[in-house]
Amino acid sequence: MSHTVGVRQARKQRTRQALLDAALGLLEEQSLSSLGLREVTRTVGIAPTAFYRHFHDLGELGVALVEEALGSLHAMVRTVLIEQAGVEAQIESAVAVVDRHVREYPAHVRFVARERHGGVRAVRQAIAGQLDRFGAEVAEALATQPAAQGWTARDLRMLADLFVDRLVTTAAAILDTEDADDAEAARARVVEAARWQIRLITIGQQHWKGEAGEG
Amino acid sequence: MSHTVGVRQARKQRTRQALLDAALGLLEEQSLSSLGLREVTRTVGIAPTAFYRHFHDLGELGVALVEEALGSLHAMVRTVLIEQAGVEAQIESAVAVVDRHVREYPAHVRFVARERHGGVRAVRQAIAGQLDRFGAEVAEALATQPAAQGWTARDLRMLADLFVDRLVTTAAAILDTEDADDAEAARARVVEAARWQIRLITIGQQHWKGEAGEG
DNA sequence: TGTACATCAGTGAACGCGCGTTCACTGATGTAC
DNA sequence: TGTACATCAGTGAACGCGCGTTCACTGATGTAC
Repeated sequence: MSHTVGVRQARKQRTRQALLDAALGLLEEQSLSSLGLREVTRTVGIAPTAFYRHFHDLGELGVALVEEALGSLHAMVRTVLIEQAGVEAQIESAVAVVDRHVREYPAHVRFVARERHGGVRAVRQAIAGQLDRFGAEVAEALATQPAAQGWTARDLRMLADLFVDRLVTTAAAILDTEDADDAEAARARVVEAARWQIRLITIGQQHWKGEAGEG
Repeated sequence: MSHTVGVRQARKQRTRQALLDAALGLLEEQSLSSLGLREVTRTVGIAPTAFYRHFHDLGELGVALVEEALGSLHAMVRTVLIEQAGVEAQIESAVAVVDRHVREYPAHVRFVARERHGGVRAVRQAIAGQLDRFGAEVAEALATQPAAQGWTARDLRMLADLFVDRLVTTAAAILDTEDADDAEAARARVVEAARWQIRLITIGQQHWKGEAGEG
């Protein structure tokens, strides 16, 4: 019997999501460790005490936001590295995916950039964990490609981390263009630089074996 | 007449520095936007109101900390790119300088990593400004090298930013190894990965013209 | 279908606390003569 | 060198305010029979 999940449970989910949304909005202008519980519940329109029905504290809410912000990364690896053929197409696709993602979810991206090294340990660890798994997935995907034949897992991982860091840095840099004079032009410049840089890394990859390879 | 700068002025300087030191210490465990003025003055051992003799607010103190943390970058460019001959030596030297810097000034590095995308606009802008000037200096230094002959200023800048971002990311990653199981081993792995990655970028640089050059 | 009881998301009053900022002050240092 | 006045870094009391957390509660939803 489908049971409609229960009216009560559905309402609880909606309130929980409202708390996450309100917090994410408030975090555009401040960092998690200065966010107030009452600030969040006031924005949602519920009593401060109702917060405790959903989270222990704001750190726990932050960890939930990390999942929401970075959970979609895994699908992206597949889109870029598996569905695209050819290095040029992959670079184009990877940068385009990041560009689009920042446009669609700017608050999530800002949250991750801000809290990656922020003041709440549990949130830092959740982000580090997600990015670590992401790096491992990229390395795994790289391993299936012709250009990586004969590479050690360790070298592939360092290469993957180099790509991942570049994409994360690019996402943060795109956000920073928001208050530039000509925001769209500044954004285009950042995106173009990212493409150039990733292409250069790829050229390094192609010539690695001849110059410094070691197995 | 030397005048000893005046007893009064010297004392004021000492209190100001004590405020900066206390804030930097407290910022190891939290971010600037949640730091309290009274917390800082309590640590120094002065009345809360004395704070206003030195800074308007904590944002202004933060900007002063940025200067303290990143002001030494400019000397580093010279050490690495000008005093060292040969690409291999430069990579070794650059990574070693970052490694040593993180060991000597961990709190400053953490502060910059945390507040680079943190909740205080003035501090974010101060950091962005310093890193921008740093990127420009690295590009300028690169321009004097044989390997960069014929490169456009724009390409050199993108290359320089790639190096700078890698070093900044490495510094932050080194800090994150502090609570690893075997901290020193984890740190060595991060440093080695950074060397490998910079080497790969350098190889990309050397082969750039043949593959994708455009002037 | 109807009834009686259990669950539990959200309420609202109350608490003690530390915050940033104001203000008039003190007393050592600095300066003019 | 000595005196009289100015400067100004640091003081301490006072303020109003919003915070996180506690607690007993309400009333709609869920469940057992």
